[in-house]
Amino acid sequence: MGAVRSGLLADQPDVDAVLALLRRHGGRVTPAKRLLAETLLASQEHRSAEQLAEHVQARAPDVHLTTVYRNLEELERLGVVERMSSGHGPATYHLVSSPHGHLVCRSCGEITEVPAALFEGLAGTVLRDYGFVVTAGQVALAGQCAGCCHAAT
Amino acid sequence: MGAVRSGLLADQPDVDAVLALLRRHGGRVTPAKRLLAETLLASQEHRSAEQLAEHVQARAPDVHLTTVYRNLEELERLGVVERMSSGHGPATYHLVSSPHGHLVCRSCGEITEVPAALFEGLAGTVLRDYGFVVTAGQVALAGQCAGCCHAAT
DNA sequence: TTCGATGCAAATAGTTTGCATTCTA
DNA sequence: TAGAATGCAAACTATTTGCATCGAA
Repeated sequence: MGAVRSGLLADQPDVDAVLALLRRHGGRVTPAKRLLAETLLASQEHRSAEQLAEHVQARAPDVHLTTVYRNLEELERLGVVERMSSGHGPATYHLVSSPHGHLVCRSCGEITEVPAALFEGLAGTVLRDYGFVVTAGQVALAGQCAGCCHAAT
Repeated sequence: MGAVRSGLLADQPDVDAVLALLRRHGGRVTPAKRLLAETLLASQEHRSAEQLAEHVQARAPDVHLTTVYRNLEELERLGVVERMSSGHGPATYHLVSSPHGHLVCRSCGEITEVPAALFEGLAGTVLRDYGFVVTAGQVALAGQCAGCCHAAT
């Protein structure tokens, strides 16, 4: 343990915690940011910037996609969200809560989260042999999920 | 062992092997494809489509970037090359030779290859617990490399 | 009342597609 | 000589940037 670096927030962060963190770093709290934080918390899934924008716009139609990008970038800098670029299509963003890695199915695109504990050992080896510090949530194993494996048979 | 799926070519493929594979799958062998294969073999590194195109164009100036993209896509379908999208900037392509994973440094962008043996255990666990087949060469661990870790101190 | 945040438009990067032409098998 | 591969132009998607305005502290 300890070879995986984790996020800055508690395992179950709330909107206020995110906004407080924002303020603490010199940022200002705006409706757009509050709604984005709420959206991220509400759907603990991997969403593209556009999906998040749509969700936010359901409540505040004048929040622009650009603003969502800018705020996601800020939240990423603060370690609150993580960005995953799945190769094709838009990148996805998700809250950093409990440390986990990702199984990305190359057939159906589904992203499955797996607990960080699974790759603690690997991270330790990599740290020892390469001096490389693995960031939790940034572990991506691509391949084929159970469903697609069966379908291919 | 066996939990990691590997490529279709021998560990040290040559241009002819790649072109033969191409032909075997109904493709035609053209100068552009031959040069691309040579370029991929010559530099066993992670190169963007544009870098590869430049290299090819040094010998055949009229090979268009579009063609390189199309041929890379074909080679990817055949399992000869793998595409890695590093998040920001262009995706990189590289030959599938010996199975390996990637350490991607989020600070300097450097990509280090690590032998697949390192994550055989993890792949086995993931297969057993999630029915997920990990593809060799598609394992990406993001974090910070030794150099950047020291620099940050 | 200051400086960060926003909306909007436009630029940009990377990649893909349509189509007429060229060349491999 | 049929159909795949190419060159070129243009479209397209995801994301970023410039700038005037607005609003939180």
